[in-house]
Amino acid sequence: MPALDRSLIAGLPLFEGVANAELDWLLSQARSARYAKETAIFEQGEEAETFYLLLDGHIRVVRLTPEGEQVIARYINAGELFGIAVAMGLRAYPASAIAAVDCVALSWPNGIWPEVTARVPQFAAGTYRTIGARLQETQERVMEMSTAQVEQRVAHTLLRLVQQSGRKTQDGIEIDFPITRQDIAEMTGTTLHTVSRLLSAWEDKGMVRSGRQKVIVTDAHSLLLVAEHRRKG
Amino acid sequence: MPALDRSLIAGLPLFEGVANAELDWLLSQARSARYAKETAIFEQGEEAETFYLLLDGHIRVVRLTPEGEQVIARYINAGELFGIAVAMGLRAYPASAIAAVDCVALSWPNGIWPEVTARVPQFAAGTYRTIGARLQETQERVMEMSTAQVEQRVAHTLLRLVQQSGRKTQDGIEIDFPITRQDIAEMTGTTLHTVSRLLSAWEDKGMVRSGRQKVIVTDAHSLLLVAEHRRKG
DNA sequence: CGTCCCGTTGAAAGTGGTCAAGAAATGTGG
DNA sequence: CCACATTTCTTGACCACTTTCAACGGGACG
Repeated sequence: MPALDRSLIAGLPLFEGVANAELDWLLSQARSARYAKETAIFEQGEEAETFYLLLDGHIRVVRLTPEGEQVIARYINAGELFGIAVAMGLRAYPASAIAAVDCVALSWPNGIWPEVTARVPQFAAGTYRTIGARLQETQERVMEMSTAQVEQRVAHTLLRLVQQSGRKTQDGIEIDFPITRQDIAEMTGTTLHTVSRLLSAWEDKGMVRSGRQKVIVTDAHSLLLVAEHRRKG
Repeated sequence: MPALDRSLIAGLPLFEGVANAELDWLLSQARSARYAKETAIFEQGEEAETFYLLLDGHIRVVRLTPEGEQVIARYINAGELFGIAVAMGLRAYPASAIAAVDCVALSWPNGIWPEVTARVPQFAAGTYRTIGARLQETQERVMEMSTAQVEQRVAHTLLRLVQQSGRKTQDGIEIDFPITRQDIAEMTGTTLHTVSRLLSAWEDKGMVRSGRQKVIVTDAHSLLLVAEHRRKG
């Protein structure tokens, strides 16, 4: 395997302020791998031995309830860390990571984490910032589920998805990976039926265009009104 | 102000493996203060300048939505950290901390955090574990709100409260701080009316005893059946 | 070209919220 | 110490929002 090139990760916010020598050291310890669409990179409950950085693709982080129902915790985009159980002091992965499309990721053995924190403290700090940011996001989700109706939650979720993982098209902004009504339901705590009805209604009003595993937001402004306000749509 | 005694914090899981010299150093940098019941220790949005360790009492961590609705993020018990924005790379507190009863807490200026991580890495690691644990708890709450009915959520929440902050009484286990129906509603994403109805129903069945700002779980086993199963209560 | 997966839509049912009113407990000031 | 104000809690009635149930349509893929 040829050495990994520094350009893969330099430039990422996570590595801001990290000297080339440390970047090279990190890369020398990393393994690069490809994961086919819809395959699991790791599974919930599995002993955590590795942490990952997504270089390309999109990953769905999924948790299973004791009753067997799925909830999508988040989507991971290129440039983001995932599987960082080691930084949270966890022995096992608390969720499964599924490639939403073909993906490429770097991985490091958890065993080098102490050395990483010592040698590349900026990277460690970035990791902790990532965890902090995810805690904030998750708290916001709790607040939203506590106080907002389904319609607002779905609207908000779509807006976040296009903002974080959107791709400009001629019609509007498209979510950059295949996503089903069921997926959106598992992100918002509702059913695929309700999501389908909402998307149909919004499509009639020209706010979205959607199809099989595809959503394009064509009028983000109106959608934001639905997300924030009560009724307007 | 007399020096703080090591016995205040030795023994806490957070300080496991920390040598006496470092404990003393931490204490030498700490300030101790008392907070009267129902006063704010810090407010959401305020610039974070300090992190805290609760020595005695109970703290309610509250977030306000843009629309002005309150959600209780968690309760902090004696021995736990709070206000640790600095460890998450946040400039402002993401929530308010309100003393649920008279409280005593240590506090440190955020400025010494880099030195803390260097001098007392076990403590830093414990802090990151705390953040990781809170992320896990919050994720579980999202899952519960996505998949469970109000009745199960309230039952589960009560069980967690008595487990984490319970005090044995002759009748059962009592939540160790004043808590209203409204508080429980803000923890579970429902209304005080629904909580009141549930508590009344459970009281009729002998599973709880409750009164003004007071809840005692008298039959945790039955309550667990309600929390897990569908219908049984 | 058949099967599977994904999406759509109607109708019925039900959970939990909203509205309304009042009761009980606690605190306060005279 | 008592009257009054405030906060907390209770309960009934109604109904809106979502889910559940059911059935079908259509595109993708082997």
